[in-house]
Amino acid sequence: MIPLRIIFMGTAELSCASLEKLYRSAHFQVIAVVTQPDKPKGRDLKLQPSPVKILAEKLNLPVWQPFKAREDTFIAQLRDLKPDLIVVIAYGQILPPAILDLPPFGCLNVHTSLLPKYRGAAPIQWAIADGEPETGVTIMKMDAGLDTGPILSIRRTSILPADDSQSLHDRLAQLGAELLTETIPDYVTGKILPQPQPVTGSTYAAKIKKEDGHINWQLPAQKIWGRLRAFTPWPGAFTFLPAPSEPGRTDASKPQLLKIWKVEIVEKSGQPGEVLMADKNGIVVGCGESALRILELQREGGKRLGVEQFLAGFPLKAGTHLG
RNA sequence: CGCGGGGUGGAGCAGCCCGGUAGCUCGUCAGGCUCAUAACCUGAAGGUCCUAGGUUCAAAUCCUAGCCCCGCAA
Repeated sequence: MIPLRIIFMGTAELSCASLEKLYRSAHFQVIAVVTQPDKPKGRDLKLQPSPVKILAEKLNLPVWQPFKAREDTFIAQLRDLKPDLIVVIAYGQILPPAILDLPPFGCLNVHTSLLPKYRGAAPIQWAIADGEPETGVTIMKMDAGLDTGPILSIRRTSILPADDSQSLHDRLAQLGAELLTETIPDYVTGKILPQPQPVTGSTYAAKIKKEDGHINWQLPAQKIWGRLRAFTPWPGAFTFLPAPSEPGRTDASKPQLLKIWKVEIVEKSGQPGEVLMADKNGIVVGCGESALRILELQREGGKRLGVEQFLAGFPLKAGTHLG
């Protein structure tokens, strides 16, 4: 069969596995890659190409970076390429109907949840935060709504206790790439027909805000544990140390940010936010129900440390209240 | 010049504001105690205090420049 002419649209790390897989398959010909313009990033606000752009250049694929995908000139350029299909993964812009209807086979999207659950921007994180036993990837044909298009295929994976957003993200990126390359041929030959999403059971996974990472110690340890894994590595779960009120220190010291990287649930109880124990085995903090033992944490301006090392340089005592 | 924190024996930090003996917790090594130990006690080794200038009788500390690291800006 003639290789399918595909335009790939994506920006994030998540997109890369699929792009590479499509590129390597003889069934497909990636004729162009569309990604977001380089954005200022990092400490010095340097312009940084998206992960997809870096990969595309390595593979010698033509890269386009329109400011707005909905501009007519850009859409005209797409049309000139005569794509059979457009694949969209974590591109970062809403596509107008003019693009969705442009290729004969439409636009396919890889979404990292079991649709119709967790439509939206942060499905991986919220699935973990909510304590879901499993999640997965869905390949769907895009329509005008946000993640509302008819479904082509779904693949599931369990959410393990050891998972955080990073590890699950990596796994889903891989799963998505496999499922995508398996699904496309069946779709274009008509073996798979798009099935409308169930009308019930849809939920929306909103973007994560920085503030979502602020730990609420009133919650049960189980809940905090879930959110913590969901918000690792971004934005990171954090709490605050009370402002040091040492005599002799006159500067208006403010509460210090404390990032929490790794915890385990422990069957203890105490006042929410209170440090119950602090030794080399961990820092145990009371929660709304049960307690959490902090194993890895990071002080403002410091680096990520195991408890033992952390306590060597910063004597956190039992009785301290975190907030 | 986007904002902020930092560079001090092997690890993590204090000391800097107000210049004058290199400090803390841990690790390492030796010895002791103990049936025994990751516990406890005693002792020891280990440092260009990021670099280069400057001020000073004297600089980890004050000044200037540079290098490197980290947190935030989705």
